Amino acid sequence: MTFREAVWRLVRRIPRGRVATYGQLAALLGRPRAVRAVGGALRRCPADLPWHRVVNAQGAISARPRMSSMLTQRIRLEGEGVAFRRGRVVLRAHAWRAWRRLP
DNA sequence: GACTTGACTAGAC
DNA sequence: AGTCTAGCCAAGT
Repeated sequence: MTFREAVWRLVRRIPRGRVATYGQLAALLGRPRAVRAVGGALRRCPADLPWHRVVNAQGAISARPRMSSMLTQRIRLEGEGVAFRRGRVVLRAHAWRAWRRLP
């Protein structure tokens, strides 16, 4: 199991209407400093992954090569009821509280 | 094995 | 609040 695959597995568990940050995923995987690697894992991820539920530590959608992808992410999140405020997800309301669910 | 490359982050101004 | 920087790390070459 590569790190990348572990990231994908974890991303699949993020519930609808909630978001996780790159740093949070890295921490949950036991590699709190591998944040950039998490980004790398999402850069090439399966299409069926709920990749749109991952945002950066500020709640913003991280920059990427194609602007359309960023727009898609926002549309999908709003479609799940995730609220934005000044261009950012309201983390206080939608952060995935994984620590309450993991063993 | 030595670089390089990012969908990152926290800290310093 | 915006901008910069150094540190970090899995993967690909």
